[in-house]
Amino acid sequence: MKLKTETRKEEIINTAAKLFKERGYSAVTMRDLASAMGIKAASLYNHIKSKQEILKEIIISLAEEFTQGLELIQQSSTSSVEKIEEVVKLHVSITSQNTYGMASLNNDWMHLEEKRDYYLKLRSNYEEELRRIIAEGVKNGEIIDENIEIMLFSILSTLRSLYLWIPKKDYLNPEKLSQQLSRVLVKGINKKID
Amino acid sequence: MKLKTETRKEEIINTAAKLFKERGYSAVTMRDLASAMGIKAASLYNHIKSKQEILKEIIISLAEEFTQGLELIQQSSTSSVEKIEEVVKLHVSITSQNTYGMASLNNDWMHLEEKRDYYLKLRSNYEEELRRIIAEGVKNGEIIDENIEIMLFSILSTLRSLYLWIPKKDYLNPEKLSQQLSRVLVKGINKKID
DNA sequence: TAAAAAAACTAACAATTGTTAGTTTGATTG
DNA sequence: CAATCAAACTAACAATTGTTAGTTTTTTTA
Repeated sequence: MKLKTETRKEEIINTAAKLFKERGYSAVTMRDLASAMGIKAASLYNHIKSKQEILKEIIISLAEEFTQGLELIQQSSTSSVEKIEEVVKLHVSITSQNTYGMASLNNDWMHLEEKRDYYLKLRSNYEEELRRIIAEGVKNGEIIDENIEIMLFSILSTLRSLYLWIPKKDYLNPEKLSQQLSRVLVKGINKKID
Repeated sequence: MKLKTETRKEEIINTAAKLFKERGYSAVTMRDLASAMGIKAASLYNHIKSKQEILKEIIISLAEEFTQGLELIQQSSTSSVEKIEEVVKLHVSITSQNTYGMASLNNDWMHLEEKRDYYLKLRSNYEEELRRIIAEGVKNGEIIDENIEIMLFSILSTLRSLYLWIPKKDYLNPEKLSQQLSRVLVKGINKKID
């Protein structure tokens, strides 16, 4: 029976994500959202149970996608640098498919109610895993013996901001973008003179 | 006569910036702000003329500080890599002094009304100047011949996220943080084997 | 200490918010 | 064609929003 490309609920969520990216969760009213879909606000409630539920759907599904993706990387990849390159790919891939949702993930998570703590848990676990990968790379000599927190911060900040840049540079496909970004993050930008 | 450490208006703006960082501009009500200052909402209007004015003060002053700072760097510094290191210092310095305001600069600028276009102008000028610095470094062989947009994006994303990390790592003073961050951004993280 | 200025207050407003109840329309199914 | 069900609608609600007017309290000045 169910063989649609997109349910009405998913349409609402996707439209909401777009508006949330532009204005943020709090500044988008149910009337704004309804109007963007060409219907009245009350009609939304035939498909979703609250504004909060929309935010939860957007954020939690993405957060779980990242968690899952990182688990796979942990299992399969060999060297630390390779793992980091896979993490870059993961971010580019997920972000390319849902730039709007990524804005909410980054900026609207504090408006989560019941699921806020769960989100924060996933997030800190993710950071911790990535920290471990970097630390291991330092220990086995693949990665320079620089402040780990700063390396983690630099990489993660860049990856978390991808949602802002990918829409502007869509002439680069995800493959190429991942490769180039990995090079810049890993090797830096300066020409070695030695 | 006027020799106070902080006027009442500045207190309001600083308290607002703190709340805006936690919840975002739209989710902070004038009653929240008043309550955080131990007064009633109406009393705020003896010092400021609107909620919008508070946001404007926070964002525009910071944006102009960055613009001014970059102009100075353009005039004095010599090599491209040195200029980039100065830009890192600039971000670390401004962000260290006002992490709350930096959150609004990054996340609440879209709620500016009259000053929105002015802000966007400053911002795109800033990006363009930084792009020019990188491009020059590539031309004169200081910087690798990699995609300029990606290098710009990577550096700027990291610098713009500083407001999220500095409060958590205040055991690092701005000097040391700038140095270490410059190294990571410029040289990357991997150990060169050649 | 009296006057002036600054900064708080109470009370209220018009507009907007998320959401519910009950009803009508349109498409799908038996 | 009749019945069912999904999805839209109108109307309304109680709460909350930024802001104003007018008044009282507190602090500074002369």
